[in-house]
Amino acid sequence: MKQVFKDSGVAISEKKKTIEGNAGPVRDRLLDTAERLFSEHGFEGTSVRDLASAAGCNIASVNYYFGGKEKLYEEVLRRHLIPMTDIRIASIDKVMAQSNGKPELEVLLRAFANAFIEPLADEARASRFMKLMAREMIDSNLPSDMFVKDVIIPTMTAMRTGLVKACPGLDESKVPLIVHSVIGQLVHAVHSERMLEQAKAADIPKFELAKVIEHIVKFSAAGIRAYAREKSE
Amino acid sequence: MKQVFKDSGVAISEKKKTIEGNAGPVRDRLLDTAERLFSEHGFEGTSVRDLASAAGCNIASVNYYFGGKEKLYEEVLRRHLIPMTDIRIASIDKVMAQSNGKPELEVLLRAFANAFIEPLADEARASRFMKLMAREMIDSNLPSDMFVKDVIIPTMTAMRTGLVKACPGLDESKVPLIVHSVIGQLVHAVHSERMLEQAKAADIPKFELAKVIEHIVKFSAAGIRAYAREKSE
DNA sequence: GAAGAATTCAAACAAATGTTTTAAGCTGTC
DNA sequence: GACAGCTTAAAACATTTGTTTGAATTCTTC
Repeated sequence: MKQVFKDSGVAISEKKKTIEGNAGPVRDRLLDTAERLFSEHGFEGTSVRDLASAAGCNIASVNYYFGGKEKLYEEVLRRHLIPMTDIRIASIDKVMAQSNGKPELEVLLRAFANAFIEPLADEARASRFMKLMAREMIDSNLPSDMFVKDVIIPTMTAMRTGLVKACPGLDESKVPLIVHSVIGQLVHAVHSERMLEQAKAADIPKFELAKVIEHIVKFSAAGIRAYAREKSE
Repeated sequence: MKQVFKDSGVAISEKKKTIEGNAGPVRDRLLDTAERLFSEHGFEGTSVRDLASAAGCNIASVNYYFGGKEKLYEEVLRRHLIPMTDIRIASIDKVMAQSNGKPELEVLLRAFANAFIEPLADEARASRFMKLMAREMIDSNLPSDMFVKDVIIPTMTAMRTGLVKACPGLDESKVPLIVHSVIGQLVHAVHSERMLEQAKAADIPKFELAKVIEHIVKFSAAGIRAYAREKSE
């Protein structure tokens, strides 16, 4: 028999007052705490007891609400992954619509770069969830290929079709490589910022995110045009 | 009193015949096994018992030879990290020397790209160690900042000085950003190859490493020249 | 306010963790 | 062959792990 676990039910009842500090119902507190601890110490590095005590609830709550540590982890990712991907794709679609399907290359790149990083912009939650994503890229604690299927592929395809329309003179076989280059720069930007901040590396300058994005736009646009020129000659 | 643990001693005694299969002395077998298991399941995901049974030795050996699981992990990384970094830097220096300190941009980039990926070229060991490095970037199990100090910074500085000489008309304040872009592409190339292979993603084409490198060289060279042009105007 | 459901709690579970201990085995030297 | 030193071995160590249990408590509903 399949057991069903409780959702927060906040939309239905809404009777629980949010007690400041440990706000909200236990289920939500657990989700927030899990997002923080999982991203800080990884899945295996976070114990159910850590979670419970940080969320200010009993150990059994994890199993009561989610049916286990693993299911909780899935829930944490599911809560953000899909919305995040949707934002990125929507942002591309918007640019496409505003430019009658033929946007200027820089505009498209800028929109994508912003959409890629923006969901991670609000400092606190940002680096936490990015850490989680980075972990997930390395060894998935997720069932099957949810991460690749629901995040990577949709994002890449949206960017791919966008690029083809922005640069009609582009060899389509090269587009996937180009998308990889852009995404690689973006991922690395977020990564290295995090990595270099924890080790206070005096030798390596710190960048403002806005300047990094403008650089990536300019750098990538030039790289792409190199291909477009070549084709049109 | 500080305890000293045994090294392999293979250079001194060389008396133990390598028993095929589990070849070499226990200490070396443990190092190899640890490299594999740590990269596959992470530090916390690998138990001392896993290590011992995979290496075909007793549980106590880990403590006997290395003084603990943590020390073994350090040793595994130390064994490859520094040599790897040296190869990369040497490769850049070589190009600089061969071109009297003013290499063609594409040549420099190609040398760097190859040196970056080549140590990871021999399939088996490659992805294993790259996985380890990726893990290390996310949460360091290493003491202090060994990774950033011994790997990241030296590599970046070498590339930085190389770039400045290859492109005299380059705004030096932009060089760090450019280096980030190149490294970001390279890291992502290795990453995504691994990630997408485990999830058999039919939608995303697989690339030959050689072609990826040539793409990154071309793409980046164009991006860099965009800056160089701007300055010289 | 009482019945019944939903939630919280402390305690206990078996299994797995890294490390230590103590004894046995091995190797080379005299 | 006996001694010494290094290496391996099995067992036990104390913790910690995720999960389950069953009773206590709180909340909801009538």
